[in-house]
Amino acid sequence: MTAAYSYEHPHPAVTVDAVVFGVEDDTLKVLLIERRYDPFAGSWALPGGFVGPDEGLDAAARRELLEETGADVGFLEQLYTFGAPGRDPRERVITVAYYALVDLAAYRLHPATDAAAARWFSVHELPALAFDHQGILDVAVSRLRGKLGYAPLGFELLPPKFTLTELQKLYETILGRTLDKRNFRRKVLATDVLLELDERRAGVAHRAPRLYRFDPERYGARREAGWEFEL
Amino acid sequence: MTAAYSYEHPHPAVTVDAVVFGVEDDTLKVLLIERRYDPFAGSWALPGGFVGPDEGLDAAARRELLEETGADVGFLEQLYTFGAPGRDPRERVITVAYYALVDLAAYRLHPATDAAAARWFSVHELPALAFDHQGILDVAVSRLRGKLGYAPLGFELLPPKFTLTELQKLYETILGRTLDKRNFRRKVLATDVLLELDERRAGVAHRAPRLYRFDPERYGARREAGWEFEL
DNA sequence: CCAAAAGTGTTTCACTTACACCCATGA
DNA sequence: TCATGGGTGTAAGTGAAACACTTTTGG
Repeated sequence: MTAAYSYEHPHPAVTVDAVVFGVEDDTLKVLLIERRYDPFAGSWALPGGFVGPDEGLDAAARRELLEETGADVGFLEQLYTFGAPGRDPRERVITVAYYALVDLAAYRLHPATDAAAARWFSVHELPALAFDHQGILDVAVSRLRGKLGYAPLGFELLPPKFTLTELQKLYETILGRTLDKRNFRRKVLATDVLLELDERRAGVAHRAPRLYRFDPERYGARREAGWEFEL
Repeated sequence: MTAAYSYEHPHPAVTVDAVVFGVEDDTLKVLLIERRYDPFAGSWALPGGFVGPDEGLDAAARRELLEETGADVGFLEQLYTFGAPGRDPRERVITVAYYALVDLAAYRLHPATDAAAARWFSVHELPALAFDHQGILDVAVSRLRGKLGYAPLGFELLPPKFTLTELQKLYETILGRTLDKRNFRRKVLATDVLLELDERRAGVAHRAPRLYRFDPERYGARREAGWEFEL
C-alpha cells in the first residue's frame, strides 16, 4: 500500500491454457500440441502460454491458440483457474483455463512458436499429458456435457449449414448415448432458433436431407424475453 | 524455457476476492469490508488479498476471509477470474473470485488487518464498490440463483436445524419470487436428503413447526447413484 | 377465542417418452 | 430394384402447477 507496494507481494507467472473441442468421425476430439521445450519436452499438452502485460485473459487465450495452432476459434469461454503450488516444476504458475469449440473440418492446423506439432486426439485415446493438463481436460469435458443441455453450443462444432441428423449425431457423440430421432427433431425445432434453408445436402446415396442454419438473432431475441434454451 | 525463464515473462500480482452471502430478515446480504488504504481508501470492497507464494487458491480465499472478517466459511467455490488490464490502478492484478455461503446469524465479525470494518449489506442497497467489485458481485448473484436450482446450496445459509418454512423463505428470498407451500414441501421432501428430527421449534405463538437437518451422507449416496438434486 | 403459521391431497395440464412405417435418391 | 438414410404422428405416462381448508399453539 506504499510506493514499494509491488514488491511486497509475490508475483506468480500467469498463463492461459485452452481445451479446444472438435467433432470428427462421430468422436469428440481435443487439440493438443507437442511441447518443444522442457519441462515435459516431447509430451503432449494443452495449447497455451503466458498472459501479456497489457492483455486481457480472453485475448491471451485467443492469441495463444492462433499462434500455436492456427485455430481462430469462435466460441471461447473461461473454464476454471488452476493454481496448486507445484503444478509447474519451474516456478509458481497459475493458469486460467478456457475451453473452445470449433468446426474441426474447417481448420488447417499451423503449428508454430514453441509447439513442435499440433494434433487432434480423441478424448478416449489420449497420450500422457504435461503438467495437470489431464485434470483440466476432465473438467472441460464435464462442463461441455453439462452446458450442452441448456446452451446452444452444438452449432459451434458444426459447419454453418448442417442437417438435423448431423446435429443429432453430434449430441449423441458428446453425451455418449443415443437419442430418439423424432423426439430430437421435434424438440430442436421447437426451440425455434434454426433457420430452415431452401437447400439440401447433395451427393448422398439416398434422399437428400434438408439443411439448417443456427440463427443467433432469434436466439438472442428469445433469451432477452426470458426464454431458456433446452435440449 | 531457459535458465532465465522466470524473467522472460510478465508476473502480474494475483489476488483472491470473495463474495460471502448470508440471509437475514428475508434479505440476501453480502459481506463487505471498508478499505483502510489507497487505492479506494474508505470505499467498500469485497474481502480478499494476495495469494501467498506456496498457497493454493482456495486456501488463500479462506485465509483472507478469516483474517479480514473472522468468518470461517463452510461452502466456498471458485466463481470466475477477472483480469482486465487496468482493473487495479496500481499495477496489473488478476483476481480469482470466489463465492461463499454462511449462516449469517452464527457469525460475529472480527474485522482485522487491512480492513477498517466489515459489514453486511443487502444486495439491493449497496454502496459504490472499489475496483470492478460490483461486476464480480453481479456474476456471483446470478451464479447463486442458477445453482440453487440444481445443487443443495440452500442449507449452507441456514443453521443446522431449520423448519421447512424457513427453507422456503430462503429460496423465495434468493429467487425473488414466491413459491407454493405444498409443492415446495413435497418436492424438497422427495429429494430425501433431509432428516426429520423429533424436535420442534419452541416459543412461537402458533403451532410449533418440525425441525429438519440436511443429511450430507444421504446426498452423497444418492448422487453417487447418478441421482440429480433439483428444486 | 382469536391470531398466526403448520400441515396436508387432488385435479389439470404440459411435456416427455416410446414406438414403426413410407419416402426419395443414387448406385 | 435395392440399400440407405430422410422424414413424419400418436398414445401413454410422468411430473409440474394450481388451489383451500383444518390443526395446533400461545397470548
